[in-house]
Amino acid sequence: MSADVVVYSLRQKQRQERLELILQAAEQVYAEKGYRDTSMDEIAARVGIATATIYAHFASKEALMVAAILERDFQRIVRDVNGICVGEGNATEKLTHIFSFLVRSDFFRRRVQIFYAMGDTPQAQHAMQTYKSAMQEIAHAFTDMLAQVVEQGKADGEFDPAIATPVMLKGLIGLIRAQSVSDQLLNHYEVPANDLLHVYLHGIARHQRE
Amino acid sequence: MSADVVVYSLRQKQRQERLELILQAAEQVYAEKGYRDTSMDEIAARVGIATATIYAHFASKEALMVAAILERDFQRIVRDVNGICVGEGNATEKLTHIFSFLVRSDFFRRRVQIFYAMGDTPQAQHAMQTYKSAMQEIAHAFTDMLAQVVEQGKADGEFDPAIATPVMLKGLIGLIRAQSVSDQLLNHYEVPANDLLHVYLHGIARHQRE
Amino acid sequence: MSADVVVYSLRQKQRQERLELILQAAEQVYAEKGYRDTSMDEIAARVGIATATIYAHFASKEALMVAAILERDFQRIVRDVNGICVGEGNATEKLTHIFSFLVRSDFFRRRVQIFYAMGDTPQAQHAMQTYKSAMQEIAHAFTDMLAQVVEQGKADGEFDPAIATPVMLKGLIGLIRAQSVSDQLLNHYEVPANDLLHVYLHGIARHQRE
Amino acid sequence: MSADVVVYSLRQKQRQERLELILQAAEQVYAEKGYRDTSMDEIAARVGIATATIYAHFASKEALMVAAILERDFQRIVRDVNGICVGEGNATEKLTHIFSFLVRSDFFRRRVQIFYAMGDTPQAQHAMQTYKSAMQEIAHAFTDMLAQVVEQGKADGEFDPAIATPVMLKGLIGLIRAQSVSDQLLNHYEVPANDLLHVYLHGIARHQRE
DNA sequence: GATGAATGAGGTTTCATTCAT
DNA sequence: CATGAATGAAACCTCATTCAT
Repeated sequence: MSADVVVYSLRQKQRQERLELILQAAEQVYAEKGYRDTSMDEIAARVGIATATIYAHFASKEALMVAAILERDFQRIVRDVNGICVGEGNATEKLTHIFSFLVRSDFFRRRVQIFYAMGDTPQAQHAMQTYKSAMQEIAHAFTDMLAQVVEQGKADGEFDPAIATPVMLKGLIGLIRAQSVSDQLLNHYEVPANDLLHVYLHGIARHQRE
Repeated sequence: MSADVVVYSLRQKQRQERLELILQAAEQVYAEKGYRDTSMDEIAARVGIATATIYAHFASKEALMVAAILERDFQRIVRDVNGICVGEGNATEKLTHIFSFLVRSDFFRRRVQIFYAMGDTPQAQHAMQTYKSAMQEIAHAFTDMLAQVVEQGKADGEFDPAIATPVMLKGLIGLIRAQSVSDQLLNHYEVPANDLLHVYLHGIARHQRE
Repeated sequence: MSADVVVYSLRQKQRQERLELILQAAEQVYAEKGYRDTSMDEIAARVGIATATIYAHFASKEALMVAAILERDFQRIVRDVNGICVGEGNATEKLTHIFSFLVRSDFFRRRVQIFYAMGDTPQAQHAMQTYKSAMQEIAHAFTDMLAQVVEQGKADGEFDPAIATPVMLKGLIGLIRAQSVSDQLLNHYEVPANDLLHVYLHGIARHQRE
Repeated sequence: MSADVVVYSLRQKQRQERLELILQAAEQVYAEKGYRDTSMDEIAARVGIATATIYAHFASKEALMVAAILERDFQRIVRDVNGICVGEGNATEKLTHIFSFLVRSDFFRRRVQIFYAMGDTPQAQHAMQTYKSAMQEIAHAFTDMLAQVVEQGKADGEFDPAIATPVMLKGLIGLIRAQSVSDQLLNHYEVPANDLLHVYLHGIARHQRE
């Protein structure tokens, strides 16, 4: 019956809203206190629900954190990076935009942080596995987007076609990360993001004659 | 009196030995179980001492882990990298050696891992601060070693003198890290270390005529 | 719905009962072993619940002890003293009753004991603060009850109106305490409670002509 | 040999000095942190000796605290009160002096505090027992001093001879304590020491004609 | 489906005390 | 005799998770 459908939709909607609240609270607490000091109780308290209720939505703390931090981050970033990719400009310009956007977004720092913060508990492993499966598609989309820019650059004669695309991507991501997550001791000195990017761009540029 | 000296030495020696045992055990357990599941009790049990004894040597779990993982790693790496730096070869060859050595050594992955695993607890922050103070000297030594190679390369005309040395170092370390610590999802595809290095070397190479 | 009410009441009731059990066990263990050797584990064991469960009811050991010893004692005493106050007899007779009742009840000894046993830890201070806020009302009631008796005595010409009521109360309580909590060394000799009381009563009695 | 004697005396002297340092440190730490948070390690650290060394002087923490707080306090107080007793003035004046001196000295508050802070551990009991034996003599001296003043007062017609001396002493001490150690909740209002004393003095005063 | 309540498992840390040197 | 080092015992507390209602 249509009545049933409406009720169902309503419930669905409420469920979605509550879920969203939980995710937001989790993200918030995590941002404030870090992974270890983020407790399910506090998240529940902020939402104003019982802790047990969270378990109706997420199988474990790890699963929640993965959903709240990794997945949401990822979706936002993919959307934004895609915006840059489909925009105007040559490959170099696009990579430049992407580079500075990702550095600013703190995307990679958060990923690294949560990966290691979760440690090696079986549950964390399981949450990761689930996450990876769920995100694989979007990860591919992300990688492909970048790959297309790179290949566009190769086709346009901007980048050296002799360098494999994965190598270029890894280099790009590596430098973004270098700029995002510092090694308190070895990487502490500040370096202009542009300078670092230039090294990269020059490294992948088409060789004049060689 | 010589008797005193002997006694003193004996104690010193025993203390050192026990300390070494603790460090080894800590490293071992950490390697097996990760930070969170490394418990003081287990470390003590492996050494065959009382848990409280560890606290006679280290103020906290954090302090122990920092000493066991970060400091020792650091000292080893500095020693070995220094060996490469003072050895034969031009700058490019040295960087190549260093690159592959550091990737293999897993040095940076362990650093990142422990930094984030320790989280943001006040105690961890304190342990970090202490660590940083203690390691600052050796960190400078490390950075200087690399800087000299880079500058040697500039002087010999291998590298572009227009690129600031810190930029080169950050790029180098960034790529080593990219190769060492993978983002389960975005960096998962394997790339030959050499290819990545070549992008870097080309990026910092002296420009023929430009 | 009435079903809800029943469920709610049931839970409420069970919660109250369990809470009561915890309080009783805490009081018991405390009476047997003193503050320091009263452990949360033992209390839980006596109730037959998990230690963590206690923490669902009380924020800390201090809070539990305050609730178990100070609050309950206080409520009982106020109830009983009130019974005396509203009963028959002139002020002198009432104070006599109250005096001997409070000495017998051990009320003040327990208070002193727990105040000092808890020491000066920040947590203890906090528990105290909380306790004081919660008990302020009942403390006022208690003081007021005594004050009324004293003032009745003044009005009836039994006590010297020139002596301020707080002074009389402090003297009364001081002597009750003197009789309740002995200084192992200086107060060890036994003295009939009545004799002590007489000194007090005479001290506050209306001066014939002076 | 006299040389031996000298050496012995020297050692004795050093031992005494060290002991004194330990006592002072114990008193200090106790004053700052209270009983529970006074650790043997901290006392030793302040003196600049090894913790184990304290055990050459005191059998246990309790024994040390008793010696450092109770005994020393007691000796000082007896000396000073004796000074008042052998001085000039009639019994009332002397008691007035003693009253205000003891209130100011905090003597009784400290006693109560440490008695209860030590709790009921067997070691504490043992320390107490030892303490009591050692202090019995001086305690008698103290009591006797006060008793003499009281009896002087009776003889001089100031105090009522019908009231037994122990009763008077207990009343006196009780009121001093009432003024010294407050019950955070019931005794919190301030009362002039003199007023309280007057109640007492009036209470024990010789009855004109009654 | 949400909740209140309970829990088990552990975890770090503290400290008085002892013993060989 | 003083000491450095070690220790055992315990204590409090946290937290993710489960289950009856």
